[in-house]
Amino acid sequence: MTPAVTGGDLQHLRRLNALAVIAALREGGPLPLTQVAERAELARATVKEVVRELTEQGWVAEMEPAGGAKGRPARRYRFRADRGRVLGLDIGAHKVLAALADLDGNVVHLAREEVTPAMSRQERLAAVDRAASACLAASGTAPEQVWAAVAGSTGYIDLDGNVVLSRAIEDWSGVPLAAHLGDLLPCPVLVENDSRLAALAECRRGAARGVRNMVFLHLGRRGGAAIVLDGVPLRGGGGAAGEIGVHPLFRLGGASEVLRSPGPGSAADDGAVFEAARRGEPAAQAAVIRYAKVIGLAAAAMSLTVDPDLVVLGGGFSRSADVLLPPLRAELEAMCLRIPAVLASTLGDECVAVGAVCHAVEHLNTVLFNPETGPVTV
Amino acid sequence: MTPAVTGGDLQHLRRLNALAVIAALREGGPLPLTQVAERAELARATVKEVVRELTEQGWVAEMEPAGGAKGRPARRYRFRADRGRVLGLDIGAHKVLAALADLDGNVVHLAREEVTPAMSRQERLAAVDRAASACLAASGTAPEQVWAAVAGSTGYIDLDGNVVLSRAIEDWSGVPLAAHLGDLLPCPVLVENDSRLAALAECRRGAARGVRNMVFLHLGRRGGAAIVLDGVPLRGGGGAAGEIGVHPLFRLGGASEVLRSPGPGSAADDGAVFEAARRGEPAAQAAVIRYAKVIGLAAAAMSLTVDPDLVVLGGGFSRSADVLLPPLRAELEAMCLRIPAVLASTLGDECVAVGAVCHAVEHLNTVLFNPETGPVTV
DNA sequence: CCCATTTATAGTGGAGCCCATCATTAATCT
DNA sequence: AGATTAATGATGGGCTCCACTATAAATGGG
Repeated sequence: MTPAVTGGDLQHLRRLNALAVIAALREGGPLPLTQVAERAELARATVKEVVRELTEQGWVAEMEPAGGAKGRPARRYRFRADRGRVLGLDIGAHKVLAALADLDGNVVHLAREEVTPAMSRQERLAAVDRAASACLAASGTAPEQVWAAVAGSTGYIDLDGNVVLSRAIEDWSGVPLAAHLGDLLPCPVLVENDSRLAALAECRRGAARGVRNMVFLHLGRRGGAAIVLDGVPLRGGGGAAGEIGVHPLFRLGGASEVLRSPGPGSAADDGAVFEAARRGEPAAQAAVIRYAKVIGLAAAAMSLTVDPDLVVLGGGFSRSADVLLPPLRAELEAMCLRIPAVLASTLGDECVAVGAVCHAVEHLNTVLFNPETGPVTV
Repeated sequence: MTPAVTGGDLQHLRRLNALAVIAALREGGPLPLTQVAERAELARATVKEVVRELTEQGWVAEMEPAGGAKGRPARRYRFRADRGRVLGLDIGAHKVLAALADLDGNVVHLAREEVTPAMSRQERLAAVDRAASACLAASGTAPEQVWAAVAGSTGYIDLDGNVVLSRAIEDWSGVPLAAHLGDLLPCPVLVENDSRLAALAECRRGAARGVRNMVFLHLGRRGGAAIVLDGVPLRGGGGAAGEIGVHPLFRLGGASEVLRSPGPGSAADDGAVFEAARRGEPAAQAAVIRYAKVIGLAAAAMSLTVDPDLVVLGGGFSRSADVLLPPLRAELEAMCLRIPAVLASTLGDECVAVGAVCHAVEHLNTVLFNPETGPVTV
């Protein structure tokens, strides 16, 4: 109703101010006391005391003073993002990727394991364990240092972190993924749909940086979609948001078939079709346009539903954005009321793992740096 | 990034506590001091002082003590929702409705004007002015007492409150509605799509009470849709969210045609078709099922996109929910991954006006009762 | 090499706010 | 009428933030 209201103590106020200082340091990088005070809208004396406490607690550290200024050199302070770690996992059909990052989401180590779609769930879970362990071991990180973990995987994943239904991976539906990872790591574990994490990554560090409302399309042999609204990935009431691919009129999953189905010049694999279209072969171009029409219908349905500012193309086919974007733009222009921009992903295949790291960091932000629940300034 | 962080003064803390007290009183109704303190999680002495100030400022008033208790009778305090007014407007094709309410959204007066779809924009705007004026006059309200106004109308309305495109009303596209109303009333004026306001009304006071994520379908001669996520109506980047009706595969607007098009037993008007289906006439039943299939495709597309907990049917056809709901439920069950509940609207044709009132109240809540911008406890 | 200038740091006193506690007041019930 | 119950009113103490002033540590020109 009214926005966030529970009465507060003086200690509560102090906590709020400590969080304001932390936020100022995280956003502004290393800062001298005076500038922290400006950013946090607090008096110097207050900030000084708060910084002293935060230094004691280990959240803030002093840096070497930067020379070159005029007057007395200012002490500079920084947020200690290295105090804890987060783990991001991408559990796919063909690979498992583990990314270890600091509290600001800077990746410090990556580990990769190859898998196959047909693997048993035990084998895949073992690969996950190997990737996670390797990531920790190689960077000399103890499991206790990991404060949050997020895993992304294909399919519909419920709010408790169980894979309800996965078409892309054979023996995967029904896996209690969060529970499995919870046994592996002594920290909160969240599981999310991989497209949603990829979308988040695009919003934070990719093509959609600074965009508040976007739709993400994962295009490849398998299709997927996700939505970000007001900068927050949309889960929906049960975690199934973005699963428009199962709609009988759209079937993102099977859409790529139109690329190779008919016509005399149909190629063996999809990349070749895009390549041929790029060279100007009419049959291939027609196939790409057919494909764009199919995808466009689904993209338009989602765009008309949530009215995004931007549609981002990810997945394997985004490498062929040069031939795919123009016809897709044309479709959206023909169908949308307010036409979103359309761009290709700028992140590589670490996209989902990076999104997982971002999600973990943001989850920690809401838990750790929260006046109610947070441990800051006990 | 980190949630809501700007450092605070002691006065800031006092403001926060004043807002906590107001929130406690608004949620809990008239309350004795002790209970206010409990709800606001503050000490009695603090609450006492805050209440004294708020009473001075006119936000809170003392009530007659309620007899019947055991010990010394407690003074009871209440939030003065009568201190200001909000105006909700429903500007439709066939009627204009004005609803005046207090700060808690309790409607104190309604005024109605009949209009026609073919009217010129000047005539319609004149009817709006008459309805608003009548509402104020009949309740003895000066325009300065109205603190916020929200108008709902059909079509795509941009973020500045201009009607960009309206199909249901002839001479309506391009009307700068917010600007017109801004001249009429000396307060903030917001304009929203009518389906969105109806959806909000259902969430607050109708079939979707307590539901966080829902999709609203306006079914009638014209179709419309809206989405509420986490209790907040979804606008999208440009205010066009929910306009799935213009998608070439769905065309909610023309969907009602399948009710009367073919078959020997097709009736003259839609209500008769539902009536006939209710009686068991096969042709009419077939027509209703055809209609449910058309609507179901659009509802499924939206549901798969945002994964709501509930789909609410509103609009004229919701009166025939008894025959329409079962086939629609069947469609959604066949297509959705996580199947939402489907219910009919429980609000009458004041739905949009009530939604407008709700929206105005909630807008005021974020402006007035806001530690940053609010005038409370200067 | 010294001194003015610039900029940041340290310390003090004041004011505002919240809270715990205790004595007091005003009803009902026996 | 007295016991019981429950809310009120007032006092003093402890935190927290802030404005202000004096001090410290660099740079750069004469």
